[in-house]
Amino acid sequence: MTQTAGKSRDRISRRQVDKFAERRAQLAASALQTLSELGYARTSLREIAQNSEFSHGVLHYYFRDKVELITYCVRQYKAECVTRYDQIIVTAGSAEELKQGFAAAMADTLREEATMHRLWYDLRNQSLFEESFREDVLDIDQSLERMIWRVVSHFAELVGSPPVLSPPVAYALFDGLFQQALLRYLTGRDTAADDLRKGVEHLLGQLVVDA
Amino acid sequence: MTQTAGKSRDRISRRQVDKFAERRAQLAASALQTLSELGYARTSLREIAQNSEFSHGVLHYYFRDKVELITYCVRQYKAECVTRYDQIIVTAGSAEELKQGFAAAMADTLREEATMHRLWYDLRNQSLFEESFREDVLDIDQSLERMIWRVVSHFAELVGSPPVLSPPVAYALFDGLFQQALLRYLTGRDTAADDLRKGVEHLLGQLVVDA
DNA sequence: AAGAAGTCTTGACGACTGTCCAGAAGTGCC
DNA sequence: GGCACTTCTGGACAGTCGTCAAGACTTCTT
Repeated sequence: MTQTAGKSRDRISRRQVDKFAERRAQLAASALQTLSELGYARTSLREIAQNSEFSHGVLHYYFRDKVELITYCVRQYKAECVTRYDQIIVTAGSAEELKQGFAAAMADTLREEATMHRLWYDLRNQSLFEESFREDVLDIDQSLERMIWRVVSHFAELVGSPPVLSPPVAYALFDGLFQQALLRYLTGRDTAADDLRKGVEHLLGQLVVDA
Repeated sequence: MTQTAGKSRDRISRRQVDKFAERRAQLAASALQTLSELGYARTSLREIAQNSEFSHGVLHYYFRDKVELITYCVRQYKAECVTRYDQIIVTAGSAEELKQGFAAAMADTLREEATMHRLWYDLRNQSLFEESFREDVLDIDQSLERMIWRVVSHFAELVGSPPVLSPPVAYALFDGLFQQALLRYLTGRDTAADDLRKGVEHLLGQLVVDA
């Protein structure tokens, strides 16, 4: 009796928690959509609510304040972002295949997720001014660094020579390449994605000795 | 008579124009100061005025609106920014000297102008959302790209081998390196500047064949 | 059926924003 | 000194912002 009651309560409670979490995720998705369109500086809670199917008051039912909402958004962004390239690493059989696959994946990301990535750079920069998101941003940045390093080190393995630089430097180089490509892509240069692909291929080849 | 009157008017007019321009520059300096401290998103005209010795109303006497003020700031930032490394290029006698001088200069810039550069990245990112500053931002970016290329190509000359990549890619790599170092520097890692120096030295060495 | 709990809307609040303007203060000329 | 012009101040404006709370609506429990 107590068990079933307990189970019942737990099930309900969990269901409610799940629904609560689901709605949080749903609202965060609307927020990410709005942020990626307007940028951090011009995004208001009312604008976010208008991009969802709810009114602006509901945001404070699911999030304590704006900082918690955006922090939640940043974390949600990370979840889908970091694992993107891991598929390529495991499926690549040769160094050449990995190189071309990775370069093509970055170019595709540029083409399909440009606005999300300009948001990422926007938020990363915000963290240099406000301390609120800093921890989460640094966490994502490290994840990206590790992801890049998995590519580089696996490529080095396939080639049979060690990488010639450290994980932070490798990440910085690819990130610089991507960011510059993003700038060009969003300002209308239609060769940006393909230039990025070539640049990434070239760079990866240079990162191991005798490649 | 007409001449002297004309001259007089011109002199006065020019003096007034100069004073007008001087005050614009002065206010822009206050604005840059404020922007570099708070970031674009949180900087208001009243805050800028409070960081100057004037009241907030005067900003609209010297600038049509906020966009014109910030555009002017961006251009003023550029003026002192772009020529920074050219001195090193001309004075460097050997490849090794250029490499070390350039790397040390970048590390010094990181240490001494960190907040200004986080503003630069902030504004560059803003230009991906708003079209207002885009033209000026792209102009600065190209200037920086040319500056980097002067270093790289001169280094290649001193070494005696051609560079192995294009100006945009070279700029993207050094920019990525600097931005990552900035992130680390502003989040308290005290090895950031020296790591940047080493990274730049290493990268520059790799950019020419047989270096 | 009725109440309890969860969910959502609506309107209000104080604070802050960019912009504008009337007038004070300063400056140089006759 | 008085006058024209530039420069600057401080307040007012309409709008937007984040936040909050009162109440309506929905969903579940008993």
